[in-house]
Amino acid sequence: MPTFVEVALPVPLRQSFSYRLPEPLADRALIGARVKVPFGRQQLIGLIVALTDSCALAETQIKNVIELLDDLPVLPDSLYKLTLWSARYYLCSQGQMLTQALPVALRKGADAAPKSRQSLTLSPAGNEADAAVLKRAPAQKKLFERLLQGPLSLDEFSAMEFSKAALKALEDKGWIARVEETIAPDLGWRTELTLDETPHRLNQEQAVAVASIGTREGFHCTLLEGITGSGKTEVYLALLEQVLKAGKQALILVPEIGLTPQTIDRFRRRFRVPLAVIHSNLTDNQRLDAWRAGRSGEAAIIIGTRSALFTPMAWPGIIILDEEHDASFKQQEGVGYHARDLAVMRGHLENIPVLLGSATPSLESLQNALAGRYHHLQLGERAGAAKKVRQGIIDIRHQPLKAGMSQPLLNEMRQHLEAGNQVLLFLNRRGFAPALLCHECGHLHECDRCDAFFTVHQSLGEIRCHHCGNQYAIPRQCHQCGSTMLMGQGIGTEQLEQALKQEFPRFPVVRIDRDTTRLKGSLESHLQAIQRGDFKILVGTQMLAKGHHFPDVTLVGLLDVDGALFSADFRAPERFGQLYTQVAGRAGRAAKPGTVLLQTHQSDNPLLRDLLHRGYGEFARSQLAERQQAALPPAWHMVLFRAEAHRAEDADAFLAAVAALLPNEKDFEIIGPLPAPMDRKAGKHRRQLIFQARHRQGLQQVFDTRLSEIEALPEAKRCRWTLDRDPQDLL
DNA sequence: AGCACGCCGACT
DNA sequence: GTCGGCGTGCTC
Repeated sequence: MPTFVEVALPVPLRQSFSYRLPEPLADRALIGARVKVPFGRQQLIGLIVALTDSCALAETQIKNVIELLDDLPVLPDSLYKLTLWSARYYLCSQGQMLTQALPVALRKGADAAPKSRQSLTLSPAGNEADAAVLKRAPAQKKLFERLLQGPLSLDEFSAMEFSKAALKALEDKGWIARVEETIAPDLGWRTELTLDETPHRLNQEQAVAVASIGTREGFHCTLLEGITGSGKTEVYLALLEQVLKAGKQALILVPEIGLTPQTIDRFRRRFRVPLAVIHSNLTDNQRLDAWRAGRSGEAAIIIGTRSALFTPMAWPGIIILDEEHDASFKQQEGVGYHARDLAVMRGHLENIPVLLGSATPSLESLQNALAGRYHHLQLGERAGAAKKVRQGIIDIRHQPLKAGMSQPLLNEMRQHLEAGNQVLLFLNRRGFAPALLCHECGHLHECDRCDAFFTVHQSLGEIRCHHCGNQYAIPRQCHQCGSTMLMGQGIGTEQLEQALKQEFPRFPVVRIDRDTTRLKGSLESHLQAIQRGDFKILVGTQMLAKGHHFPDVTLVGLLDVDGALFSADFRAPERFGQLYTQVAGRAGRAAKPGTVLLQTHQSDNPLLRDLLHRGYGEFARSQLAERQQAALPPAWHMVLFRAEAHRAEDADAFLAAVAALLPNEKDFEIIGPLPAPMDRKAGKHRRQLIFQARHRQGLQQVFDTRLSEIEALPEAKRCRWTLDRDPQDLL
């Protein structure tokens, strides 16, 4: 019988902790069960990861397990394995990954078992009791007589008019027994599937897609590349039908802003099955209910954002990730896991198909598809009557600008507004890695040692190359034409809003960004006001690009294309391509034809030409080739170290010590330590170090052996540091 | 990550 | 004289 357990705890320490098992718990303990243990001066809930009968630690150092919370593992084997794998991959502690995978209520110690119901029955004594005794107590008599007919659930008890006092009186007499019964999940959908609407007829391409995914057993991953309006959702629905008919569950992951009532309705309208929706406004208990519904098999469809990935399924059937390129699938705080990558791993472990869908696939998925690791399906036909948009580039070199807007753009806006339509203006808020650009000639200042753009550090008065660390004072004149009109900082949404109000006093302006939508529900009310036509000019950031339909918008203007496209962040062009494609799909979706205008200093830049003339697909493929050439992800594999300290030297010293521990030969590359693009935040200095490897295996091996040495570095104590594998943002 | 201990500035 | 700021160190 085991006497010790190894426990993974929700702390950022990459190790497990040993505890002694008190005698009565020894035969009940098992791997994957939760335990409550003393930890320092607090009590924590962790997961048993091993059972042992010896322990290397001294007797006095080991504490006892306080409580065993489960008699069965909380996670199915596949998810347990997934968290093990991810902890290793994302270089975090197993405890952190495990707790990441559990709903908050379970982390706090709630019961994982299916919901149970308490019922009241008559005790043996109650059965033999004589009701006549109660003739002067009508309330007790009424309850007693009801119980003679059989058990009464507590819900029914409160719903019907029984008296609580009477219940207490009967319990005091010892006539009543309370029984706990687990509510058997209703699995009716597994045997009898009803469709609530007739499926749409699939076109040729859709039918091919459904057939090729649906007929294959076991794990395989498919990238479904389908332009806006090509009917990806119809493919999802047709696949769901097959999966549900086979009595299996589906997990659908959508981006944060994608989980709208309309999306959910789409699934609800088609199938009359229980649906578990996991969104950010749920309480801890509602999340737990959804989790249980998945685990018991009661929920046929589970739909949610990033964290829903960890919802267990009793009969896993398929995982679908919509808008797979969306950045919200990557967790930014704490353990930076990527739900897309973990979804593929989960599919592998559960031996079920995974489907990644997007109009603008990430380069990661595209690479996997082109390399044959994923199946690659394309939907090209535009369903319905959506018209092609008119695209235009406005060259703003030398042009006078009003809050970033050129005269040609203002003229075009006026036309659309006078015609009674709405105008949408996009501004990129990735403000803090601005390139140095000449307004006169459009020259972009590039590092003389690398291919990368300089990043302007206004606060330091410097330009820096984030590839090699090369730095200069911010030049006063353009290196190409000598002009002094150098631009380093974009304009803000507020400034733009003010200028628009002056320029178009008759047309109400609304601004949609982080600041104006911070309040809960304010985004929705703004969007409704836009739909009603209360506003004619819409100013916004990325938020406006996704998922919302504005049938009266006929002109979309992108003001700061250069800032979006030419940034030190290597993903900037990819993101811009995705944003642009989405925006172009936004303009004139209804009967009205749409126009998209781009303002740029780089009107003949090949990237831009590629995107506009050949579309995202070709653009993405040439981007991928460039990443390969430049040895950047997804061709190479990247880990980002971030360190912050009061004194910049402390952060630099740590990163330098890390760099000294890492290999720097042919298949590896170290960049840094460098100041982070937002180099000072809250008085702390932030530094970063990038480590890259040609092979994923090689990178993993380095960390398997070196991570403990890195943690033990004396310099590590002098700063706060974190690790980000496959970083999305180098900022 | 918490949580406590510990040593320096503006308050009753 | 203290209350409290957060730097540092530890957690089986």
